[in-house]
Amino acid sequence: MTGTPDLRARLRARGLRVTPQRELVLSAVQRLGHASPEAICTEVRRTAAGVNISTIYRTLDLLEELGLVRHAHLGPGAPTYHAADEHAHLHLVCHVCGTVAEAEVALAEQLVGRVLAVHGFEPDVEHMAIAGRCAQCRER
Amino acid sequence: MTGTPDLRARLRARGLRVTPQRELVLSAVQRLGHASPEAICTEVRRTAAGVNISTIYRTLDLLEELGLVRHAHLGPGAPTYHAADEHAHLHLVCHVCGTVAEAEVALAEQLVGRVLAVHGFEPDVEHMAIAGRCAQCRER
DNA sequence: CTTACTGCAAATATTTTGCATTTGG
DNA sequence: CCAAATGCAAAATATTTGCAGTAAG
Repeated sequence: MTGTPDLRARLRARGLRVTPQRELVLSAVQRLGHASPEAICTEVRRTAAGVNISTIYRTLDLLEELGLVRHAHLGPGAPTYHAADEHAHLHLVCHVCGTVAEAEVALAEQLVGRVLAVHGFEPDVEHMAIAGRCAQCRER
Repeated sequence: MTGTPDLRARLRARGLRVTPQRELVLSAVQRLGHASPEAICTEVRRTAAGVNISTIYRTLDLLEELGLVRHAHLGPGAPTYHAADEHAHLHLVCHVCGTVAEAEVALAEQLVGRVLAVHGFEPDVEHMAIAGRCAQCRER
């Protein structure tokens, strides 16, 4: 019920340090919603100038290990990071126009159940991007 | 009913040229089943030495445009190419051990229908990789 | 012959790594 | 103080592009 999980607590629980960079990266991810490492870096630098891109990458990995952020692959290249406390959602990526829409995970209910039953494989729906053609691009 | 669609015919229909490289790349993709551009390059070179990696990339793009090959993103980095005439399948990628399994597209039936109904978005199941944990990794 | 295609090398883009310096606790 | 974290620059990876020479039709 605490809304945002506590960065400080999780770091201390592991004997890791609370640094301004870590707080800045987490808050940038929360503010941006969905973003690439590059975009997160730009956002962080609006507040603190010198932060290095390699610190962004290391920090995102760490935050993901701590369960505070998650990433999804929406296509080639740029992974997208978002706060872990956001409600889970599917990503619909149009491979014509490139737009990304979100959809309820409930839509994948049967898929998840069947894949688990048939293959013993437990799908991670939050991480899964679905490619296809969006409504607008289908009309043409 | 022709089994493999005809490369030559499709190239000529567009006024493009039939080159040994194009034939080699297509046959390598058909032989390998699933492969990254790098792996395809290696396979092609077993037959013809000097073929350049940039030709592989250019040729794969072309073959995809012609509808002879398809690619799927199974994770970060390497896209995987396969012949377009193979039967469609889903990819199950374990993000613990990295193994890739195939699953019937029928498992995604409801997902496809619902996403189309609710969002007007037409999922491309062949292109969609599903991340998760495989049976073996779940047991631990 | 004409120009599409290829090989090559260099440019991009993205992420990772080694190491010296800084800094949280 | 001291190990952990950062900044920086270089390396590693993956893909793209410009251009001059080659070859398909």
